[in-house]
Amino acid sequence: MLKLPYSFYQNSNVNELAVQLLGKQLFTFIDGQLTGGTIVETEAYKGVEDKASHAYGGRFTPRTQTMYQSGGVSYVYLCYGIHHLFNVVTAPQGTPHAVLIRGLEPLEGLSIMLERRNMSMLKPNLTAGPGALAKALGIDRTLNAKDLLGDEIWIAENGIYYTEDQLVASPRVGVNYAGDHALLPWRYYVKGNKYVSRPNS
DNA sequence: CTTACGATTGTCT
DNA sequence: GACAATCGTAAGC
Repeated sequence: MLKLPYSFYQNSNVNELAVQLLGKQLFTFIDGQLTGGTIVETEAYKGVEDKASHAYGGRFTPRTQTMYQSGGVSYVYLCYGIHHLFNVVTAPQGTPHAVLIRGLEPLEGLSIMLERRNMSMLKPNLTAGPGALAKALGIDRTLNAKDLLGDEIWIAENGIYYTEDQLVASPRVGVNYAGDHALLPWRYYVKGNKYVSRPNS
């Protein structure tokens, strides 16, 4: 297992990087428990020029300052007062680009993840959706701004590469407030994978 | 200090 | 398909 190097995260083309993260493996080691899986769904958030980004227009606050760090750290925040969402900070320091991880195919620590989600048997919604996968991996705000080459949370390469015809680009989810930017096809996922989140239906 | 709201999910009908 | 849960964050006074 090989952790992705810092150079991987320095790419300032956040859309390209969101695609490259598909097929990589995200792991956490929390409370002595190893859990993780393969990333199958991402969304790109393009810093100051993206109306859907927390850093739109250069907004710099105690929360968003993490996004301005040099690529290769985590950005975790609370949504709706309930759900923790996990992002990968990318691009060189000062450029607040980030990639939201929205779907994960479980690999390690299945029983731990089931327990954290209060589920008794494996169903796709164990880790389909950003809030769901964060809970399954035990991610909360104490993991904000962590080094992604550390020993609490990291992303590894495992030789999985998807070809373009296996991938789909579509509009992002839950960002209607972003006006015209809500239509940008910056959500990427693996075609046909069961662990890609479905719009509420 | 006060207030409005969200990069969502689970439960109920 | 509809809606409640629930609180940190950011902006306004």
